[in-house]
Amino acid sequence: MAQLFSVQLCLFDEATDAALYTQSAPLGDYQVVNSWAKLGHLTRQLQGLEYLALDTETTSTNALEAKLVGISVAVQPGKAYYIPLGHSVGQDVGLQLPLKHVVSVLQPVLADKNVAKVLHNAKYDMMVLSRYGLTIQGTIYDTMIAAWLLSPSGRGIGLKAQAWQRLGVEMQAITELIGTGRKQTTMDRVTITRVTPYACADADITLRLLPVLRAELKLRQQWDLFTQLEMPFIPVLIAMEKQGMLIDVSCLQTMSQAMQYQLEELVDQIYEYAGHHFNLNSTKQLGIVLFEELELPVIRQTKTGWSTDVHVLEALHQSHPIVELILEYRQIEKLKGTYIDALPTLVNPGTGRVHSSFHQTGTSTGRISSSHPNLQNIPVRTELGRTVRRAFVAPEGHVLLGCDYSQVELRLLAHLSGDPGLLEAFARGEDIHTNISAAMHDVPPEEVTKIQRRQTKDIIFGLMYGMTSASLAVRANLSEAEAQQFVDAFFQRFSGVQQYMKATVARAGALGYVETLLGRRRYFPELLTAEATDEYAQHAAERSAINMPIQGTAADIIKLAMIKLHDRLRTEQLKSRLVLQMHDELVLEVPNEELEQVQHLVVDIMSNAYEISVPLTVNVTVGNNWMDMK
DNA sequence: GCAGTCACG
DNA sequence: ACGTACGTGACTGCG
Repeated sequence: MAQLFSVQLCLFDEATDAALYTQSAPLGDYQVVNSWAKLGHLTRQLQGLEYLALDTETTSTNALEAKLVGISVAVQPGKAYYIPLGHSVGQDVGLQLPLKHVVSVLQPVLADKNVAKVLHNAKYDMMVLSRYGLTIQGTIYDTMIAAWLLSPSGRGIGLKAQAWQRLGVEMQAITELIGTGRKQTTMDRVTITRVTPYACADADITLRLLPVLRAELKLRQQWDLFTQLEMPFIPVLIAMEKQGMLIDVSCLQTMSQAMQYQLEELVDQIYEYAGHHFNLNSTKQLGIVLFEELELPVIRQTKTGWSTDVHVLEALHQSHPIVELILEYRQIEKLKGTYIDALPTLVNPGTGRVHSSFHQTGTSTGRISSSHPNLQNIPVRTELGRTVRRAFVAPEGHVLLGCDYSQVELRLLAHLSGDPGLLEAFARGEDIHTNISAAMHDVPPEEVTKIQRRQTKDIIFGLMYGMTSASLAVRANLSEAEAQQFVDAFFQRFSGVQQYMKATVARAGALGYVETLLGRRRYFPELLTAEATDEYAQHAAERSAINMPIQGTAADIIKLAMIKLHDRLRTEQLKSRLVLQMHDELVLEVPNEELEQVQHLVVDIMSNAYEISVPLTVNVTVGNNWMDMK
């Protein structure tokens, strides 16, 4: 067996080698630009173009660190050029033109507003190019975002997948050039000869994809969403990523030390109760300690064993003193591992800031996501967790300004459903949950009890997620009958909401998709009445379909607000900068002297970003760090 | 690479 | 036969 395996490995290696060095037929007329004469030729090709496609080859997927290795430009379908700039291996590295000269030739074209630029993942290339003195102006068409709008699950929106799916073209994988795993190298260590056809194909295919994607977007009436919302949003995200957030690293180091000490204390006590050492981070080992050795009652099973999550542990709270210690250990371990110790490693030494990536194609609903670090899930709900936010600070002479939409999703439910009771509850002003509860129980708002308000809040929360009464019962700690009664009472009073939800599911079943106010779509092939799927998946999809128009419209609206705000900050030459978006909230870094003006500007823009049938109200907080915002 | 857990809106 | 509220990303253990 071992011998057979090694033989196969050997064959595999040979095959890989062959693939590596066999040049597949180029997809077009692709040329390297490695002489002054060829640069002159390219310059003439660029005159009077309506569109060009661009792509960069670099050494990293991190746009703030990547070194530029080369630029490819497609001038018409099937015709592209590769300008090598930073290759370090091969006989012809000496022929690479000086960056300065290439910049001076390309910059006028890139800045020409009469020439549209087509890129696949424009944010990345634009951020890299700008670090090398190349700034792009004029219309941008991002084919990756176009592909995502057409298929927001995000699967297969990469250039190679799109080429195959929409053009029937099979492209070379990047791993054929740089390898994989431990043996992976960087693009600057691949010869110009091998990179030229690869890089030219990237630009060429990007250019060729645009008309196909455009036709499809126009067919679905999403061209305006693409050009008027998603494309202008790109520069907003670029500015946010470049700005970053200032971090007080010493504050985190102090917290880390204190937590380390607390963790050691907790671990000692936990081992003592258990009677032996074990790996506390292993749910498997923890399960054995809790449910076999200490014989605590099993609350819930997972696919692979006993559940030990926070709900289970809270249910076991009274059963054994070890449980509380484990809960405390978990909380501190999470905070320390995910935030306190991780953040300093992500601080850019040049800026002292963390420059999170914001992903425009990160979700199926139209929201953005954030990573490295994810700034959209910094703790806030617990006292201890909130202290992490103390490390996010405003620089000297500045403050952080937080502006959040109040109940934006519930307001959208009122607008989308048109339910008169819900609309009226918002028109009354004051506390919305109290108003809704009052209407449900047919009493004046001042007679609503705390418990009634709490229960109403639970229902409303679940409602927007397409809850069932069974799940409400678990969450709100009610019997199933009580929960059912509550849901019935709600839908009786707000029947427009129930109608809207039924209509949404019916639409999804008939059309195979649901959409937001601005026409963003999410597809549910499993809900098409022709498709037969299992009941569980069907219901899960129905819940997602109910939620998407609400969550997605909220995303549309805050994107609109951000585009307008970014514009105004520039035209009014203000120094305030957006640093963060957290779905219904914006955070800005604001010079003290601009606070008054910018606060009013942001509230005005957010409140009026898009008109719906209830007011969009905005709450404001200000502080020197992200924890002390008032 | 998946599962479990947990941080956010 | 079982199971649930929607959408994310990060960390750890384990195969």
